[in-house]
Amino acid sequence: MSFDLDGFLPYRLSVAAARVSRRFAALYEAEAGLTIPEWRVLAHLARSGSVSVRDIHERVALDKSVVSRAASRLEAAGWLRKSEHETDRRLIVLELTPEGEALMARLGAIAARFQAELCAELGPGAEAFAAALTRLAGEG
Amino acid sequence: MSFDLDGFLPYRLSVAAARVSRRFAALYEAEAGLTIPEWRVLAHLARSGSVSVRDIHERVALDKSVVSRAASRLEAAGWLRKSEHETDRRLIVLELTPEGEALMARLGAIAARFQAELCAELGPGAEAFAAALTRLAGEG
DNA sequence: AGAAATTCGTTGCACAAACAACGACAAATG
DNA sequence: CATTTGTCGTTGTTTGTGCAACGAATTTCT
Repeated sequence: MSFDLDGFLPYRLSVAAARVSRRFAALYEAEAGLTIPEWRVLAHLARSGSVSVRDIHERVALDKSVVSRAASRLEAAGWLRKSEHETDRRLIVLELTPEGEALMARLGAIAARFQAELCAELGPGAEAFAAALTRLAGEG
Repeated sequence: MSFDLDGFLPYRLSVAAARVSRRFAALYEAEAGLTIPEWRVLAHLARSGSVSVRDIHERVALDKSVVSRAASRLEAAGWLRKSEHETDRRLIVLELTPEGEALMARLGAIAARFQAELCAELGPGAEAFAAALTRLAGEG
């Protein structure tokens, strides 16, 4: 019997991730015209307060250049502010503007609703599923 | 409490999928210099025999243009053959050459080994995990 | 303190992907 | 049977991503 792509885990994972991301991306695209990297940067900022590009790059699995460009667009749109670090002038500190915080309040609610839907589709195994994801993503 | 990106399912799913895909892609890149779309096309062909571009496009979650270009590269590399459909001359029939089949035999073994590793990392919940993925990917 | 190595963010470039448009063909409609 | 409508695969174009290189700034090492 030859190889079965449909049963192959990396393939399924890719397809599932793409579908889910697309579905959710449509929501924040409609709400604020955001791209995926922009959404991730905002979301991380909402939680972490002021933070450098490097921080985001590491924590959020995006290339430095992607974070940099996303941050510039978000600044132009008025959702975040760049400023210099007090003691280390290489670093750039990113933080949400009040408009950005308001936006993230709305998007956070949308995200929570979306996740609830997702968990409903997943049924009772949702926590186990999430744990498995962490295991897969954990080892760099 | 503000939004927690790390606990957000679509995000985790994306990151996990990217990590796993990357890891596996390194294997078939080393073995045969394949890209992800090329690998998917070959893998689908290995299972389905002769099949049209459209078929692959639908079943394998790749854009038509991506399938088309991947097929051309694979043909140039000698791993598949294009031919006309008997009765409908719009369709193009793709099928593996003997070299392509030999390649897929090797890659199939590599994939099986990889999946075994993955399941080991996932632990006992692996089947439930796979089922959840199917549920997520299932609804177009 | 001075030199070398390292880190941070940005930018340039090569490459792959998404989307639309097209020509060739087939099916449906009148 | 002619015309319209739809499908299939390819190709062109725009956009986004990944990687390397760079200037500015800091840390390390002697």
